[in-house]
Amino acid sequence: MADINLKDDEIPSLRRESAAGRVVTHPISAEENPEIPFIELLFFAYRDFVSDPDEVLAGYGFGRAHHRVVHFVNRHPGIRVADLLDILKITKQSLGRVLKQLIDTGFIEQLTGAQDRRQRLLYPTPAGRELALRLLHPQEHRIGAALEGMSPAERATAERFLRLVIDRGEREKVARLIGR
Amino acid sequence: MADINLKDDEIPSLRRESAAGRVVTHPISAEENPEIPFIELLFFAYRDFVSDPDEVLAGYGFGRAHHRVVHFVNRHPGIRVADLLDILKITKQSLGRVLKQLIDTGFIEQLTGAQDRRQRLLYPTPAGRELALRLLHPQEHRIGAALEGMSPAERATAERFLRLVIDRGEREKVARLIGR
DNA sequence: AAATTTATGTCAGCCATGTTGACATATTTT
DNA sequence: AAAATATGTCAACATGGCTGACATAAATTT
Repeated sequence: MADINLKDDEIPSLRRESAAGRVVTHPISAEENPEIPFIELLFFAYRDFVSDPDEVLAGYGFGRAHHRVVHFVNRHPGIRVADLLDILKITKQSLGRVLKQLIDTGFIEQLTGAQDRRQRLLYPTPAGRELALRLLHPQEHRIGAALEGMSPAERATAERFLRLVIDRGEREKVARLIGR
Repeated sequence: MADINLKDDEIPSLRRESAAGRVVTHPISAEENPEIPFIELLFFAYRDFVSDPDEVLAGYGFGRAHHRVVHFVNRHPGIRVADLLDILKITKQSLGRVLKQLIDTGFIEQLTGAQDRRQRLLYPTPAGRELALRLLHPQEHRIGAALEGMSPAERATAERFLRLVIDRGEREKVARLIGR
């Protein structure tokens, strides 16, 4: 990819464009906005991070929405639908669609709650567990490689940064979900 | 939210479900997979991080795809369409749709390249710059608050972690884009 | 000069996944 | 008995990905 930043003599003349209005030629700069590198790195890191499981998913005919559901059901077997909704921050209908597919294809099962029989507790089947692990592996590898050269203190710092990016009101809930 | 982790006596009896096959009741554990906390924190951090500009976008009738385009055009005025595609990793058609809307509504303009007249260089209009800044502010605030209690060395560590999550083959390109 | 490559745009259609609103059922709580 | 809760479902719609095919203008190569 060629350098995006234009030299002065490369800036196209505005007069050449009959219909051109005024345009802004100076960039929003990362020097003046020290948060920008973090904002953009978060974008690029997530872009690549979530693309890892795509091949595996395609093999099953599933998408990223299925991945998220399979992951959290495997991390918390017996999770309630309501809790899954609260984690994913999507609507019941959106979840219902992918959940139904995962149940119909035998990756997740619903068991009626023993205490509260209104609840449909979600469990992975052995196939669901296997799928979850296959989706997890490439991401573990990516994160593991990133952590490789970092000391325990540095890892803790990276973890702390990510926690602080999460909504304040969600942090405790996330901490409980993650288990620390 | 109630604790998701069930006690043993809360696990519903499988015998109660006539059609129930075997299910897996033990979780994929973060103790055995030290990368999992990072994987999940990245999910939650990004989930909240990208929701910041939603209100602003709704006021303009735009979505998150418009945000990404407006952001990078403002960060790199005069960027070529091909470079934008390479950043966003989407297809020409997907970009074309939102780009056309942003041009039609006067937030972005295209100027013919002076050297290579095949190119359509993208510039923000003053309105486009204003929109970019309005979208940027809440994210700057979120990241700024996260960085607040971190030393320069810790900030560098968080930044390094994010860089290492990015595809190896993309890191240099991203470094150039970010300007360091 | 002609042929090829490149940068971009566009049409048509499809798919995944998000949304709202309304309503139904079973179960628990009051 | 009534109200609240957990879940499911139907219908419709919006956003934003995708593929494949084709068109145009301009630059590059032969």
